[in-house]
Amino acid sequence: MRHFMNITKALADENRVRTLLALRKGELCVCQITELFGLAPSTVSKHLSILFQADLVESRKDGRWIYYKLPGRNAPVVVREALDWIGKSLADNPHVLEDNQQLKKILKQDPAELCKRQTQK
Amino acid sequence: MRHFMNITKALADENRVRTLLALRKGELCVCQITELFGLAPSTVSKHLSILFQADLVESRKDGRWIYYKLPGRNAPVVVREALDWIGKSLADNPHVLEDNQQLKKILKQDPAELCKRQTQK
DNA sequence: CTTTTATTTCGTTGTCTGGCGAAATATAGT
DNA sequence: ACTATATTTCGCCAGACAACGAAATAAAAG
Repeated sequence: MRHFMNITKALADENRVRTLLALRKGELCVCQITELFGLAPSTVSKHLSILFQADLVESRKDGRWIYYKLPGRNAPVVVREALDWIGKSLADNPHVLEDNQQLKKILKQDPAELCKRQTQK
Repeated sequence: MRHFMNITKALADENRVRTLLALRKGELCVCQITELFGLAPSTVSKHLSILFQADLVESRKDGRWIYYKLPGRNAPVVVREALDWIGKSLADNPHVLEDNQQLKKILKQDPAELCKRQTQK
């Protein structure tokens, strides 16, 4: 029950749901998600930690960068079904399609420059 | 997106999730749910209105009583999948089984007496 | 028509949560 | 070692939310 409620609480924020949908396109580092939403890096980091504690994302460290991605086959059934539900319900949502477009542009840029610009703000 | 977030926010409270699981056993009036959780009637009413606005429950008026139940075949896919997800994930959860036991006892009692006792508190 | 009663609405209170910026942490580059 | 930088942690604030009791609403019973 605890785990289930961690999941539902994690899904009760629009930015976190959008994050999960963005991750369907592949793993992303914090600064890329930060760029996508226009939030402060610390805010995005908090969101990701909430998703992580609910087992909705996995993370991988590569030097200074930390990449987040959707969990693989080893994920609990309850998590996979939640992600399927989100995907089926919102994959063709206008908001989400717009995020995907924006994400394409972000992926074309050098992550290092993205990050630098964000810390300068 | 709005509707989807209404659903996830509605599911982000344990009492509301327990309510949905209890309704799998059949329709219930407000005072029966109130008895099950030991909350104030006004609190339960608020929870039900949140579930209702997310299309997660339907209601039926019968005299002074208002019965709530899970939506039927006509419910949106996103709602049915949410309810399936909850059911599959928690149907055999100890907490939920305990609720079911308690619910059996409540259903044996006369609803009118339940309500009377609650307003006297 | 008055009373009773099942439910909802309203107003209040304490707690939780999302947002930010600043400071801390950790790693790469020089 | 020192600097630069990607991310996290911390402290704070404004808004959201769950809980209650009291008042309002609506329908049966007297």
